Order: sequence, then C-alpha cells, then structure tokens
Amino acid sequence: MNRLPVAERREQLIDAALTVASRDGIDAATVRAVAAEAGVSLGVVHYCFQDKAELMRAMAHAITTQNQPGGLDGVPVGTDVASVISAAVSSMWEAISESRGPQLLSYELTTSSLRHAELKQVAIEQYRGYWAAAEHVLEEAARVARVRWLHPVPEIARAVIAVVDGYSLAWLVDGDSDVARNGLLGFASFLTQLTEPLPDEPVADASADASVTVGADAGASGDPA
Amino acid sequence: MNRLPVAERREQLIDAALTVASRDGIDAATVRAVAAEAGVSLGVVHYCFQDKAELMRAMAHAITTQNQPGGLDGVPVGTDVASVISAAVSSMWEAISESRGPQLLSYELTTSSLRHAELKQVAIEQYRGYWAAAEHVLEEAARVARVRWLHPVPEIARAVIAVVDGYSLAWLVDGDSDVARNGLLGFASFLTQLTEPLPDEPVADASADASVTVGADAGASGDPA
DNA sequence: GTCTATAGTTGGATAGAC
DNA sequence: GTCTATCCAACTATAGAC
Repeated sequence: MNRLPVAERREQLIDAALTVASRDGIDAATVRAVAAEAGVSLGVVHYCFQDKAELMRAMAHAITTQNQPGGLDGVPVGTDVASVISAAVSSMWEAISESRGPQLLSYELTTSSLRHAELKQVAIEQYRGYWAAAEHVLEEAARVARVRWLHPVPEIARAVIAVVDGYSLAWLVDGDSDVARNGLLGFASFLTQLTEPLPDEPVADASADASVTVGADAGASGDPA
Repeated sequence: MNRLPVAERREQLIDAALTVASRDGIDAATVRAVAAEAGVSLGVVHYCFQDKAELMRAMAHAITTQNQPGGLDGVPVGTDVASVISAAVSSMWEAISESRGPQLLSYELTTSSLRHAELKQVAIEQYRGYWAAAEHVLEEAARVARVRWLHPVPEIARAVIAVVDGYSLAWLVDGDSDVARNGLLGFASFLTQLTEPLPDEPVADASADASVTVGADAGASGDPA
C-alpha cells in the first residue's frame, strides 16, 4: 500500500512486534503475526530485516531503551532520604505494575536470549541498561537528599535490580500488587539505612559530588542488601 | 523395544524431558526431542501422555518438587543466628549455581506458564512451593538459632525468594557467581537484623515455637526487606 | 506396548509479478 | 517498495501394522 522509507517501516514493524509480543507472548511474535499487526504483507518484513532474529534484536533494543525510569525531577533538593528513596522505588514500581505485558516480555526476552546464540547480546544489554539506570537514580537520590552511600553504588544498584526483579516476577505470578508494593517499600526503608548525611553543603556545582564522595571507601567487598 | 509399565515409562519420559529442556531450552523440548532422548519412538510419548501440555505439566511438577532445599540438619542447636542464616543462604545458592540449566528452565517454565492457558497452574504451584520451602527453612533457622522473627515469616519468605530470584537471574545473565554470592550474603546479614533472641529456653517440644511466637505481632503491614 | 507412516498445521524464507 | 505464491522444514497428533 503506502510506500515508506525503510527506516520508518522498520520502526513501524518494531512497534507491531512489541504490541504482539507484549500481548500474546514472545512465541506468538512470528514474522507473520508481526506483518499482520502492522498491516503489511509477509515479504515486507523480510525486506526490512535480514531475518527474524534481527527483528527480535531490534524489538529487544526498543523495549530496553524505552523502559528507562523517570528521573527525580519533581523532588526538591533537601527532601529527607527516606522520602526520596521511597518515591524512587514507588515510581519504579508504578511503571512496572502498569505494564504487565511488556514486563513479562522482558523476562521472556532475557531467558530466550540465554538459550539462543543469535540473541546472545540481548540479555546482557538489558541488564547493563537496568544497572546503569539504577545507579543513575541512586546517585540522583543521594544528591537530592544530600547524603552519601555507605557502599559502592554499583553493588547497591545490582541489589535494587535484583529485588525489583524478584518482586516483579512474583507479582506476575500471583497478581498481588499490595504485597509487592509493601515488600519493595520495606526494601526502600532498608536502603535508607545505607546512607549517611553529607557533612556540609558548600555552594558549588553538584554534578559529581555523590559519586566522588562514595568512591572514597569503594573497593570493599560487599553486603549492600 | 523394552516393554515397561506405563508409570515407569512416564517417569523415564519426564526425566528425558528435563534433560532436553535443561540443556537446550524449553522450546527445544519438543515431543520428538523427548522421544529421541528417551530412546523411544514418537508414538510412545503420545501413548503415555494425552498431549504435549500434559508432558510439560508433569515435567514442571517434577522440577518443582525435586528442587526442595536441603534442611539445616547438620547445624547444631545453639549456633548463632548469623552463621545459621548465612549457611542457609549459602546452601540455597550452591544448589542454584551448580545447576544453571535447570535454573534457567525454571524461569522459562514460569514465563511460559503465564502465557499459555494450558500451563496456567504451573507458575503458581512453583512459587507456592518456593515460598513454603523458604518459610520452612526460616522457621527451622529460628529454632536452631533460638531466635524469633520480628516480622511475619511469610513476608520474609517472599522477600527471600524475591532476592534469590533476582540475583539468580542476574547471575544467569552475567555469569558472575562472586557478585551474586556476596550480594546474597549481604542479604543474609540483613536478615539477621530481623531476629531477636528468644527470652528463655524451657525444655519442651520445639516444633511450633517460632511460628506461634511470631504470630503475636503479625498482621502488621510489611517491610521485611 | 511399541513401532512406522502419514495427515494436518504452522512458520521462516525466497521468487517474481506489479 | 510491496504484494502474492510457493517452497521447505519442523512440529503435533493419529492410524494401523507388529
């Protein structure tokens, strides 16, 4: 029908793939089903993507990059630690619990990647993204609450992702949002214990304060959570 | 070839299914592949199982029941809390890290169950099993270490499973056992904070002490981890 | 109970008309 | 760039000989 440049067509097909896979599962995202969802014919997909694996990789990349957590922009500097961390964890959880399909798809992509050589990079890219995002939020939280982390931020970030992953998976299975929320909020209050107020706040740029300060006692082994 | 009673043949086929699925992934566990692995022909499988879904359900049930964690039998009563909990978490982790394939298969089964109506019960049965096992270990740990839990054990159990799940998944992705072990040991030391020494130890049966004692302040919302 | 043979589907990938 | 038609492989499931 419509004649579009390849780049746009690819985006459209990736969107269609996300729709199908989120709704019906990764196995249902066949080339045929994606073509049907996008309203194009089978050949078009193979024109835009070398093969199915390339489409899957593109889809994985899309879901990973668009799942970045919202920042803490609304929170004013000087808010107390507990509130900041709770807010961060809460907003993370809202994003997850509002999108069951995509969340389940993320796990399907991870396990699928770990089994199929042609998707080998997908899982590690997913988690590098998660860990980096968590680190960023943790550092921003420390900056806003004017505290420093008592453990290396990368380790705490991994703990955050692990706990969120674990509770998310359980929520996918039993559907109990309250239990998951409460568990995560409990974890948030534990995170608060891992902070220490900054000694003072001279007027200066605040971009790298937290990480630099934390770097001081890094290298220790690890018991973040 | 050999003529076996149906029950034995079923067990043999379930084992074969577990072997194939653990090694090559759940998608590779086709009826054909299972038959080949078991050294029987295609028809035999359909004679023993109504259809593929029944075979998958049987396989899921098998992996769930045989994944029960070892007890704390080796630990003498009176050991300090930190050691008991660390030992429990460690042994849980050893069991996982020694069996990458089955562990990955467990996640594949969970997500698969959440997508396919004919496997609907699998995921919830898995997690009911995990949670119950964790509760059991927690109660046994409290008994052995002569402490009581400051939070409802079911909530702590869910936290344990969530954290173990999260770190396991990350380990499957990046293969770093040390990071996972350290993270879990850190969590173990956090768990220690959630206990309180028992006031006294009158000589009596110790079967239900922990749960009864904990039940006293149950009903509170929840911040186990 | 076990085998072979085959029916019936589905899905990836390509060829060639438009 | 897009479509239809077609090929080929793999799978579930069943029928029927042994």
